[in-house]
Amino acid sequence: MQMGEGVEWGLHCCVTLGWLNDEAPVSIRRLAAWFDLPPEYLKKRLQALAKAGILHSTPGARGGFSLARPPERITMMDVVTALEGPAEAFRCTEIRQRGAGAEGGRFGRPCGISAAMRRAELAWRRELAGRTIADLMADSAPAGERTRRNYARLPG
Amino acid sequence: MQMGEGVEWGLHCCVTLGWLNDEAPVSIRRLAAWFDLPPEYLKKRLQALAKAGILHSTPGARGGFSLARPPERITMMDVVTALEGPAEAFRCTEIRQRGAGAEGGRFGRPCGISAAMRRAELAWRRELAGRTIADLMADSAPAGERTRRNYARLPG
DNA sequence: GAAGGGATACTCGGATACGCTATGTCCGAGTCGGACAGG
DNA sequence: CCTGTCCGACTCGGACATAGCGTATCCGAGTATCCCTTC
Repeated sequence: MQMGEGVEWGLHCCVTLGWLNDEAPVSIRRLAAWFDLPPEYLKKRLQALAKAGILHSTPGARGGFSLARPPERITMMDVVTALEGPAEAFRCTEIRQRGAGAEGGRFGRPCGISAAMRRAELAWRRELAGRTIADLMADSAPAGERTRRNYARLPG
Repeated sequence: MQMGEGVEWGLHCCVTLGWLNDEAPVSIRRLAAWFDLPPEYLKKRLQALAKAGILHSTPGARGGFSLARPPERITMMDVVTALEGPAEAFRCTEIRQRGAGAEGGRFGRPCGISAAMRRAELAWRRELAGRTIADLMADSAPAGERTRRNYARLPG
C-alpha cells in the first residue's frame, strides 16, 4: 500500500508556493528545477491540484501556478485527496455474501471489518485535515527565508 | 492509494478460523469455496500470514490452516502488516535536498511534511492495533453461529 | 509616440509508452493420515 | 494383532503469466506577455 510520489511533490510545492507568494505565479520549469523533478509529470500533478481548486494556474507568458487560497485554508488532507483520489484505501467487496458461507444468511448490518477499517482511516484523515500548509510553512521558517533569497537569483 | 484485496480476505479468513476453531485445521479448498475466492492465490496470502506467525499451517492429509494464537492476541494491525508489508504508505524521498532549492541549506532536522504524515499513519495504526480478531468475532456473533452450523454440512 | 502584428513563453488536455506491483496460475517437493498387505 | 509399505490429500516454495496503475514523455491548441514594425 504505497502512496504516489506526487503527494510528496504536491505538498512541497504548495509550501514553496506559499513562501513565494510575492513572486507568484511560479512556472513549472522553475518548480521542477527547484526540486530536480521531471517537469512534464510534475505539471500533470499540479494540474490535478488546480482542478481541485487548490492551485490557481495563469496561462501565457510569465504564467505559472500559485496558491488559490491562503495557506491557512489548505489542509494536507485536501492535497492528498486531490492527488490520490477520494476513494478509501480499504475497499470492502462483501466477500461474506459470496460462496458457500453466504447461504441462509441475512446481512442487514454493515460488515464489521469494513467498519473497523473505516474508523482507522477516519483517524488518519482527521490528523491530515488538522494540519495546513501554513503550519508546514511555520515549521520550517528558516527554509522559507532561504527559499525566498535563493529564488530571487535563480536563472530562467 | 489502494490496499490489496488480500487484506479483506485475510481478515475474513482469520475471523472464520476463529469461529471454526473446533474443526481446525481448515483446508484452502474449503476456505476458498466458503468465500468464492481463487484457491491458489488465497493460499499464497494465507502462507504470508503463516510466515508472520499469525496462522499455523499443518501439512499432510486433513491439513490446512488454523490460528496460531488465541484471537484476542491477533490485532488487525498484525494482519495488515503481514499482508501489506511493514513499509509506511508515505515515503519521504527528501526532494527538498535536491535541485536548486537545496543550495546553501543545512537540513539537520527531519522534514516537517514527513513528520506530519508519520503522525497521521501512527493514528491509523493505533486504531488498527486496538482492535483484535476476537472483537470482530464478537461483533457478528450470529454470523459465527451460522458459520459453524453451515460448515458442518459442507461437502468436501 | 501609439497601434498593430508576430514571436515567445507558458498552461491545458489528450494520447502514448514504459515499468512495477498486485493478481492469478502452475508445478515439483515435502509431509501427514489412512488403507492395505504381510508376518 | 502388529508392523511395514504404498497411496492420496494437502501444504510449501518457487517460477511464471497477466492486468492494472503509477510514472514519464510528447504533441497540438489556447492564451498572455513582450518586442518589433509601421504609421
